[in-house]
Amino acid sequence: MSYNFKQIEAKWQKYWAENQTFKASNKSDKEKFYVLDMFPYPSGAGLHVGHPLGYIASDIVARYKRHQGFNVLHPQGYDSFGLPAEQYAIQTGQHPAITTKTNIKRYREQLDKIGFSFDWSREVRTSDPNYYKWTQWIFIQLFESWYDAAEGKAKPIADLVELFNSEGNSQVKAACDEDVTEFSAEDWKAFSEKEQQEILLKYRLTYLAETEVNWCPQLGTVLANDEIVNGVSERGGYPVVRKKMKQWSMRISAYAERLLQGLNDIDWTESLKESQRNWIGKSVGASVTFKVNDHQDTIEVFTTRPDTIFGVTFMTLAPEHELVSKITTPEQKEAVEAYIEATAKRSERERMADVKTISGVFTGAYAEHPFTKEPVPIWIGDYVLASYGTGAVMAVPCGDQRDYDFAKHFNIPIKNIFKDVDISEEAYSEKDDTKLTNSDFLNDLPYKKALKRAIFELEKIGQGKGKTNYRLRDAVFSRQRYWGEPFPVYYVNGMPKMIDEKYLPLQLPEVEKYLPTEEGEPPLGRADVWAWDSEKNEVVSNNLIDDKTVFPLELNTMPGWAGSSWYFFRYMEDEKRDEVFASVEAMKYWENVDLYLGGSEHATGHLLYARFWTKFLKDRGLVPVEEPFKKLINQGMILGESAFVYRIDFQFESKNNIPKEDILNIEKTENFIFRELNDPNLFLSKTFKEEFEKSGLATIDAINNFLDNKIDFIKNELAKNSIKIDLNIHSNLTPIHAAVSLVNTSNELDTDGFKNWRPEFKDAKFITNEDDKYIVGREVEKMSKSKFNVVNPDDICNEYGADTLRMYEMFLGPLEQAKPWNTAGITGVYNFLKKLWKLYHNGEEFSVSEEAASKDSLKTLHKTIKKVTEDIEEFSFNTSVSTFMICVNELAAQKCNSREILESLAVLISPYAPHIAEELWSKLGHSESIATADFPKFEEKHLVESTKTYPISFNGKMRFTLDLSLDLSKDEIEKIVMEDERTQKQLNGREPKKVIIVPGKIVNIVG
RNA sequence: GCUCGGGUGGUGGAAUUGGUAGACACGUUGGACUUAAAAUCCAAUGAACAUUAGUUCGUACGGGUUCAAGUCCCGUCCCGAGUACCA
Repeated sequence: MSYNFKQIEAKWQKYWAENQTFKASNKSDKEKFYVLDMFPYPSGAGLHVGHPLGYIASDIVARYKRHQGFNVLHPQGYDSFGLPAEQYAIQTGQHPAITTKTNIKRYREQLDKIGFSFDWSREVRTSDPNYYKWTQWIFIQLFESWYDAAEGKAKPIADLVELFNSEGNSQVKAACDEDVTEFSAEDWKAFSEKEQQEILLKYRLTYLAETEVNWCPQLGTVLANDEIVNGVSERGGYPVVRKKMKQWSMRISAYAERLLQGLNDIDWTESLKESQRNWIGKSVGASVTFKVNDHQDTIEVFTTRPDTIFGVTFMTLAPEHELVSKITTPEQKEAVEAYIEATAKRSERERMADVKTISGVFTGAYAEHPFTKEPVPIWIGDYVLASYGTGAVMAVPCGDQRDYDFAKHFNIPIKNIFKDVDISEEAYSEKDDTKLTNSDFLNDLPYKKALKRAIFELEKIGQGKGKTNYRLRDAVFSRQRYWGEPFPVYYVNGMPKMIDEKYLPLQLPEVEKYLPTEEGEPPLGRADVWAWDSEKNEVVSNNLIDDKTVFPLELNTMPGWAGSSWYFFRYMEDEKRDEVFASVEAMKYWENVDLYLGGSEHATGHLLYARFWTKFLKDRGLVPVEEPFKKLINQGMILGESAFVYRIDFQFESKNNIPKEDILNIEKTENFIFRELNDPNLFLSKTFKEEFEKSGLATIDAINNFLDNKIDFIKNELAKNSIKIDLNIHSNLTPIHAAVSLVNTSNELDTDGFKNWRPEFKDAKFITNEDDKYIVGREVEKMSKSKFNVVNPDDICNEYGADTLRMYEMFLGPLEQAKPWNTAGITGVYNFLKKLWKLYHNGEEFSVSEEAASKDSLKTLHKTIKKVTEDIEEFSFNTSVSTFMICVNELAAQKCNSREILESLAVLISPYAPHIAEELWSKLGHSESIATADFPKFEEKHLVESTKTYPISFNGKMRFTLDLSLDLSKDEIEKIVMEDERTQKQLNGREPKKVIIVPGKIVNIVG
């Protein structure tokens, strides 16, 4: 009986589903293990072979842990709110819920084919009202909380109200908006209800505020900082502009320090922690207040180098700084306004691309140095960013290169405050023991002491204090989209009110179109039934808003990361209870995720927000853990190998001064360029491409002919008008993607297939190689539909089976490394599984022997147990696959078919290739699934050796090997080695200077 | 620029504390079986010279430490990822 993977895989997939083999129990005496994948967004394109990589790795761990006797929670679900379904809805009118459902069905089919051991009974979908009910509920908890900075935790807002009632806000240390003013208990009580609510909003952990947001006009929505890459939107790559809008925000900045410190307690890769540390961007220094001469105003700056305060020779404000217009003198007004206008015009992108150019304008105003009282000119410059710190810097040109460059450029004096340091060429920014000079009370102090002293003196005169600054900004939480969680919020007199949690979920309303309204309101503005009756506690028609009890509902929806910030807690709940987001017992049992797998692209988005929400929920006593993910691994991306054909485009250029109308396709009147662009008739193959690029046109006859013809043609056309012409030729290769399915493993293109596939090229001429083959160009790119390089896991499953797919994906290389998909090597793994199958069969018959295994076979087995166990613990899955291959090769050579060995081997391999393992297990006579069979125990005794094959080296170079007993002493070894004739031959009569012997390792003879 | 990874055959990749570089596979070549092909099996496969033993060179490059370096140290170059006028 041969290895029929199709039948085997279908059989066991059905068995697992029917027997709920992988359903996790919340009541178990076993130790728990929670292994989780980042849940996918179910896109319309379906899964490609890159998606399952992480799922396969986590599935191996999950299955391995079950064999080890753990109670394993290994769930899966869908992050099913999001843009693509909405874009599709805009184009086609199909409700995103339908698109999403269809896509999920397809995902599930694809996932099921790969044989994952997911507990599907716990599936979540973020777009399911029963799920987003709790997303809304958590939002309400955030709204009803404030952050007590003194205690470092979130508390109910009612506690804050109590504090305000008894003592006002002057003693309250809280994370809040910067513009809160002080008030006493009496003031508080005198405020109107609305005034009180406005103040409380500045303290809530989610708040509504007029903030500068990233607006993406093409997407019609705001974006969070982590949704912008290189100044353009992550999705679509559209430009983003800064805009002031009233939006919901999350006060994540309150948690900056805890998010930073928490990194020390979790087992994540250093690079990932580093990304989060950068994103949080803690810097310790001081805030310093400068008085503005002839004004009441002060300028606050943040600096990490208060010790260099005596080196300040000017200040720079961001062009957007609010004081600029106030303090600019009439003489400078024109120049300043022109500069502001010029910088505003430049996009983020341009500003980022152009770091070198130094620009700025003097405002005409001066500030007063806090100690010397000397006037300090105030400039504006775009190297100071409005969004970081206070948007203003004290410039110390001798100690900061940017200040230095700015000062040089505008001839501002540079004062040297570093003793015996030459600053004629560049600033001195080292933080070392260099002593200060020209610095009054800081003279002769090194960096560390000067830092402390400077802060002390600033505090004494009330013009500064030690301060820690974070780059992490509060996260904008509103999106002007349809397909997201509705906010459980309605507005009374413009003030937000929460819907009572009893009436959740607040379900998405129906709209007739998924676009913003004509007035520019979000899509929910189109809903007719989208008002809240605060008496009946239900959604009612907008027409009733004139009623006293009916109010408008929030029109924004929540961002994609809302639902993904807590889903790992929902999986813990086995009964999907309606009255809790997850039960206390369930959360106490499962605690947090032991192993989390996903892409590194979530380093500063999802992973930061999920940690933030978890910490908040912990503060409010709603979850028992401080960190959601104990260990995290990023699987590398599997890239596609795109195939390219190269279209040749030519430009013919003439130096003659010929009237335009005489020539075809003329683009310029001075030097004429004839364009023969987009000629669909000529493609250059890859083998020619390299030559072509190297030596130009002349080397290839085919191209020469082509060119000659073209030139003749043009000359003839012109000759008709009696014009003579000199032609120059420019050529250009345009790469065009070819579908990878049209290319074989030798990179040969099916040219007829290509012509059928892209009818616009149906007349294409291919310049082929000597064998009349067209060789495509290859390039490694991200897998995507638009690049025609997607490889579908279903196809691999059909051709080779899921077990082969699983093992091959692991075999490709280290999990965390990015690697291109190349189907070429898959036969190696497929052959391996066939060999494995053969071990258990004699011809067509299943056949194992009941006799005791040979010593060699036991050694092979236990070697394998040891290595595979270590590999799984270290997530080194690729080397495990090699180990299995070696094992099977050895057992086959030994002609081993002993039950004792083959039973253990089936269990060993079952995490990797579960279908074949189950089949062999049942053939071995077991009626239960292999899933919880005990993992074989490694026994050292089988590996104990009496001899060692010693490498005998001369001057470090191995020349031959020698089998020697391990019992021998150093002297005995030396004697045997020196007597060996090969040693004598190597020495060629010389006396060895030294003989190094490391028993059990090596012999090295130094001659 | 900064931070973190990385650089090993034709290819993907192995190599515990420094101790036989290239495991395992793919590919290639030759052979067996076959009318033939596919499948399967066997052998060879880092490079060069010699092809009988063998010799020399080889882990980006240049130095160093060591009996011994892919591995440790110093310097240089290149590639990838993240981040960026962060005061």
